[in-house]
Amino acid sequence: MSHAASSSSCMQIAEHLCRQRGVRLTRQRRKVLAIINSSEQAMGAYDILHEMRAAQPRIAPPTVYRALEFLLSEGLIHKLESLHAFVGCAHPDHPHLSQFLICNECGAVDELHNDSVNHSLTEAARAKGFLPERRTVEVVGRCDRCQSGN
Amino acid sequence: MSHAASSSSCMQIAEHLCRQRGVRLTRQRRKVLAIINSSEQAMGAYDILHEMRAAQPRIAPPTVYRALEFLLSEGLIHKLESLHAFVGCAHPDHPHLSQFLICNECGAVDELHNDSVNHSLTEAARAKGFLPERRTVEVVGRCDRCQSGN
DNA sequence: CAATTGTACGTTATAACATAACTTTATGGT
DNA sequence: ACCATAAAGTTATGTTATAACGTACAATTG
Repeated sequence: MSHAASSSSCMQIAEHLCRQRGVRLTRQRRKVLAIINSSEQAMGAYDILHEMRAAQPRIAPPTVYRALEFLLSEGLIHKLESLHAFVGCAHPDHPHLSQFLICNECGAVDELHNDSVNHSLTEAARAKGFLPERRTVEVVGRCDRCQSGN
Repeated sequence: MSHAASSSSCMQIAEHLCRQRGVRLTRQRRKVLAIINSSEQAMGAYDILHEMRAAQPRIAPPTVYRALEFLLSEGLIHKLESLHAFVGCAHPDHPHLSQFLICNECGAVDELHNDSVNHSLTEAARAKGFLPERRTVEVVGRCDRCQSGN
């Protein structure tokens, strides 16, 4: 895989954070996280389910969705609304507002943390008296590499 | 309904635009658009389907989804990814990049066109060599009125 | 006007995404 | 060991979306 952080170091960080926070990174949660982190691309819940079943054939959707819910709540993964899919978080150690660049050719997902985007969106909401709770900022298009004739 | 533009004027504008563009605003497309524009809140495809069936009981999902696809492609409606729902476009006469403020109490949707948000997001993508094609910028939270004890 | 072509719509079926509700098992605290 | 709670198993179903194929109808051309 070609992430900045390796899949195994992601897992170590996740283990550490969960211990710190007193929450349980159980077998199924760990497995779901490992599957997501092992992929360069975003994964759908049923893709994950399929991989889980390689080891445990009788796993059902609720098991996966419950694990995803946990991982989302701990900030270990993100959900991409425009793909109905999930990606590992690049900076799980602290909460943050993210933007995503999603390549519709190779499927690569780049997580950004752009202060200018965040600030202008915050201001736009504030100007309307709107109190933000959850943000979805996703740009689908063509990534650098896929434009250069790959 | 409490839109800035009335539902009927939305329809007139849509009729005009489609005539101008040489595309057909057929009965089913017109009906779907009217249903969406008649609602203050975003509507799911199956909500729309349900309303269609009041007049035509045997309408099926593909009819609704095809109409939605057409209306999206003509810029007459927008899709809210975080709700799996659709809203009328505030400015159907010209293409534009929108952001949405979505109240999770009253369901109201406010469509913004904030240059600063657009610009910073464009720049963030460009810095990564990313070529944007489609954007999703949605903020879910509490609207002005719902914060003031309504 | 008849033949042709393309667009829209009908229809059936199913894929894909997600959760409700209830039961059983595992874990941690006393 | 016991209990309380959290997690996972299990079954069923709800919700969103599309594939595939057939029919109707409008626009275009000869």
